[in-house]
Amino acid sequence: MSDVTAAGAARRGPGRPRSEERRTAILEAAGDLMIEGGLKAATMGAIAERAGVGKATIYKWWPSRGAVAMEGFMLRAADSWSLAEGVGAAEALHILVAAAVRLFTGTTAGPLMRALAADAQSDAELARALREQWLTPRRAVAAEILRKGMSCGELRADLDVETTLDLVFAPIYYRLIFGHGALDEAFAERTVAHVLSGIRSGEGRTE
Amino acid sequence: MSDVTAAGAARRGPGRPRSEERRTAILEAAGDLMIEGGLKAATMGAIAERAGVGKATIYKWWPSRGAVAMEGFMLRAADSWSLAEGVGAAEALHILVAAAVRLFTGTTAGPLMRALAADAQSDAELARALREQWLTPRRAVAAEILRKGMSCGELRADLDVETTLDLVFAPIYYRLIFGHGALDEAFAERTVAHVLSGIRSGEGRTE
Amino acid sequence: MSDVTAAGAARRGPGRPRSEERRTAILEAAGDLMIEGGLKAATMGAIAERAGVGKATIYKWWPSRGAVAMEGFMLRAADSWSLAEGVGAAEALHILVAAAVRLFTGTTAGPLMRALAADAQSDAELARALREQWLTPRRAVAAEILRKGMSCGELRADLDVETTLDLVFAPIYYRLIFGHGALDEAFAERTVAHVLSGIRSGEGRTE
Amino acid sequence: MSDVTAAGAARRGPGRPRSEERRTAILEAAGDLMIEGGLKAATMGAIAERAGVGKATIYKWWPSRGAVAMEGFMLRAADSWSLAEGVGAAEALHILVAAAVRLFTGTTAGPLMRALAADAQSDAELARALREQWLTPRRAVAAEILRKGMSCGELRADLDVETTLDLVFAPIYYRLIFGHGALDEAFAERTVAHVLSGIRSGEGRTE
DNA sequence: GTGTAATCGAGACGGTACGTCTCGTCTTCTG
DNA sequence: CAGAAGACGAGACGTACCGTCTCGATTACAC
Repeated sequence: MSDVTAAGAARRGPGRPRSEERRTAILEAAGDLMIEGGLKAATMGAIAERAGVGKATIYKWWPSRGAVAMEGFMLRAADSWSLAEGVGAAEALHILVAAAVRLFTGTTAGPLMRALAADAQSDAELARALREQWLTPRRAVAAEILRKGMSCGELRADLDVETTLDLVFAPIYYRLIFGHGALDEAFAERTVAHVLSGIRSGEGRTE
Repeated sequence: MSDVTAAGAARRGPGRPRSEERRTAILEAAGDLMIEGGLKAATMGAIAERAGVGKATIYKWWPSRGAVAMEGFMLRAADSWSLAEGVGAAEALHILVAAAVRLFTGTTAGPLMRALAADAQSDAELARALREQWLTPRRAVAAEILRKGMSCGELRADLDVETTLDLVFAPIYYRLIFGHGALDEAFAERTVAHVLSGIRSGEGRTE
Repeated sequence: MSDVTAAGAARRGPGRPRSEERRTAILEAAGDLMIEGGLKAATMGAIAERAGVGKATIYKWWPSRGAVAMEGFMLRAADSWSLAEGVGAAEALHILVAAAVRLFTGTTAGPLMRALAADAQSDAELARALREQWLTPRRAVAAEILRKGMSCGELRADLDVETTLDLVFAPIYYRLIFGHGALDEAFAERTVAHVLSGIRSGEGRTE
Repeated sequence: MSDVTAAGAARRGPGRPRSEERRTAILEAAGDLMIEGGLKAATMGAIAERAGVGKATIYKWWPSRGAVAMEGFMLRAADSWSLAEGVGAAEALHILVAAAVRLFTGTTAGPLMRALAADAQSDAELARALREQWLTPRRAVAAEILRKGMSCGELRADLDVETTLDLVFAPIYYRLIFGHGALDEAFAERTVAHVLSGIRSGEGRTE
């Protein structure tokens, strides 16, 4: 069953080639519908109709609604990746979290990610794709920041990187999914600040 | 539509009263089905059949599958509430997180919470209930710990409580939902330790 | 798979009983659609919509469109059965053929039978039902007439009953299906007359 | 929409000419599929694949599946036409019916005719082609026999030719379509015998 | 030869209908 | 008289064919 997202491998040979136009129309239709009417409005039939496309065309290239959302999400999120250069770890983490916040609130990526997280609860293949294609690469970027900060002395040398990555990213998804608090620049700033300095008072940091 | 969960208010008047036996049978059937076959196995029809109950009986007391899951979850989670007395804030937070981890991995509450989070993405009423009946009370308990720690000097006085609550709870749900890492005692310990002490090296904690 | 038509066996027990009202609404909708728009207009979806019924309700009681047409046809044809009493074989055969002609041209049974014959070409189960529930009983009635005629001397004693039944009925279906000639009273009269007397001139009927 | 069958008009001019090889490959594939899997197995896609041909090539030369079946049928039936010379009407009719029986049971023409009859119920154009290209010419041959027999005194002079043609041909299609009895030489013989002599006993043939 | 013009295999595509599934409501009969 | 059994309308699901439409490759005739 391989990939959830249709690998864009350039096929060459006889036959009418896949229309790139259709592909983006479908991904955009899916995103639009999720914003307008929530997850349950984005049925396969509705996406097809909105995109001016037959249902079978969608099923030919994606195995499920989740896979469409996954690729639609990647399309929008593709550019929010670069590792800030020439700044300290603290600043780099802040830039990273702020970028994620902007991605989820300023674009259609927010509803898409909510759909992905929901569908992934009952679609193991999607869950795997979500981890491998989105979470892991993002965490790798942040891990790079952490390791740089540790080696140059800005961050504690005894840091558990995995735990720290959770601390940095978890609050974003926690608020996105449960919606109990705002996702904004101030949130990004406060979260990174607290992660950096901890919440314990005093000087002794022996544990 | 009032509450998502059927308020257990004891109805009084003529006629046969609601059977408590049936109520728990339904909640257990829902939980069992979610564990066995994932979220999508727990259809209303399947729950009814498993519980030996008519579908209409379920709809009479709960408005949706999410509401059943919500009440089933509350049933299992009801006892994991008490605020540890006579210990410091650090220890109390650790106890709290460890209890949550045990709840989600050692009981059927884990799959139930995953179902709740998924359904809440397309059910605003359920999302509200989830926040008001579960998240907020738990955060209140933790906030109480934080405030005590602040007033007795164990925690920094300039703490932003809401941000800190996110740091404490978010990693649990992040791992529960995305499944990229283990949910165990070691995870609980490391997470709380990092939240307490921060990740920045050195003494200066002015910000 | 047993019967094509839903045996109307009276079920007894708990649960809402099947609605007889719906059953006839479906059968009538199917008949109406076939008249108005030909066979291909009577899709399952169209029948359901016209009858104000869910598609699943139709599939619950009939296995295929052909089965619906079969039962719809039987409903309309149910009364055209009685064996004329007190008349000779010649007259009885004429009455029988004329009644069939009227059934196929004067009611909705004509388009239904055309649909049945068409569907039966690719539905062995329907073909069986069509033979057993319609053709065979009708042929039995005619066979009875023939045998009476033979025993009372009105018909030749060396008659091959099966062959004769074909000669009597075949022209009706031949014209119904291929539409190359009118189906009317004159047709019925001429056909029976020719079958009775043959086409050979002269007296000698040795073969 | 002109003809159902692609008129084989020889095009002249530049460009690659139509491949006769492909034409027969398609017609044979259609016939084979109908025999192997019944009517519904002979989808346009399946015919194309079996014939090693693109679907568009079929649609370029035939307007519908029925048209392909029509031409495939004509291909197989083309040779069963000749009017037997030098024999009486009785013998000629018997030869004719026996030839039709052999055509429908000994070759692939049987399933093809069943497909044609079925499709013609919802395709007026095909129904017309079926009558004009197959039924009418065959009936003309038989009518010729009848008229010869009438003029030479072998057959009754007051014969209604159309009615008689129905009596001769109808039983063949009746059995082909409903499948309630064998189509064999004995059937042909008995049918013609009964048509010739009628079923009424005695000498008086007043009507 | 070389160009021109058609046919051809392959297959993507917009549709329509299929037959199945679940939802949430409703009806009837039984304990 | 509460409730299980289950019929029901509604509508999404994923599949199968339909008939149309590109593509690039392959012919054959005309020059």
